[in-house]
Amino acid sequence: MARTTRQRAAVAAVFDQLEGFHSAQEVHARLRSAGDGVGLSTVYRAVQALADDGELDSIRTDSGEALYRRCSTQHHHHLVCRSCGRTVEVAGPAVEQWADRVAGEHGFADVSHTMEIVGTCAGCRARD
Amino acid sequence: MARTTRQRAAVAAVFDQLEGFHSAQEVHARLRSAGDGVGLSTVYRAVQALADDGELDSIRTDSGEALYRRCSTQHHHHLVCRSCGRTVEVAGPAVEQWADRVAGEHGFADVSHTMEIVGTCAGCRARD
DNA sequence: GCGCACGTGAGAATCGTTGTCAACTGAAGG
DNA sequence: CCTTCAGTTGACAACGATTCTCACGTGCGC
Repeated sequence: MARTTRQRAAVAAVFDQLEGFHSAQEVHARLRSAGDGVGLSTVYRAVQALADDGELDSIRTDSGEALYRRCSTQHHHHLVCRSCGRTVEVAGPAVEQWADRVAGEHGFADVSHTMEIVGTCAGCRARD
Repeated sequence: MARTTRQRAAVAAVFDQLEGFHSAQEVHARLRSAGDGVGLSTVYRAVQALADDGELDSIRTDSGEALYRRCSTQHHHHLVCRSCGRTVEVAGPAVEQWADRVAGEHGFADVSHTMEIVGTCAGCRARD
């Protein structure tokens, strides 16, 4: 299992070239316009396989779309505008420590966490 | 606008009775089995209207489903065991403040946030 | 090379959600 | 009370992201 095929290599390559989060649809379109014909189903499978192997990190946008990124980059959280969807990546060492400590106090180990901050950005407030 | 109808009251009532996060589909099913006939579209609209008014908070599950909860009750987070599902509610003033501060620094207002901490609880670790 | 289990891809199916539109109904004003 | 009408409803269609299906293709160990 985990055979190395042209298609999987192509999907993995996209995430090597691109920073940040990208949807399966976007990867598919990108490969298609680059001349590499890779089926949509295959892109989804490849992306999920990579995520299972811990090579990609995934989040969900407000509209329910799944986004993936190469997950080597250090941990951070997302600050999302509820109106325009603009997203800012924020790092929070304090939060990481707090989560670990609180979990430890309750006897939990191998702790990970997710956090999302939602608000209205300056631009959208001005616009109303 | 914002007329008070039987349907909207029914949807709001569900969140008064129930703790935690619930999906629109779940609310719809619950109302239906309770004898209150409310259309699915209406549930979606009511839930979104309530979220817009700041009465409900929303997050997305891993599978892309939208969940809502009454956001008046005092804020807390969940510490979940990835093995047995045991859940502990934890309060974290430090995190609230951090989230507000970081959001403010980026020009965001009306900030809310969700956080979930996942780990393996003492019992499950001992069991393996 | 051979075989075959795993991988592929086009299209159908699914699922949550949103749009459509004719019928309905609060509530403001006679 | 009764009218009026804009906001609301709900059955159903449409939608977009994702997953499933299945006949065909292809790494890779022999």
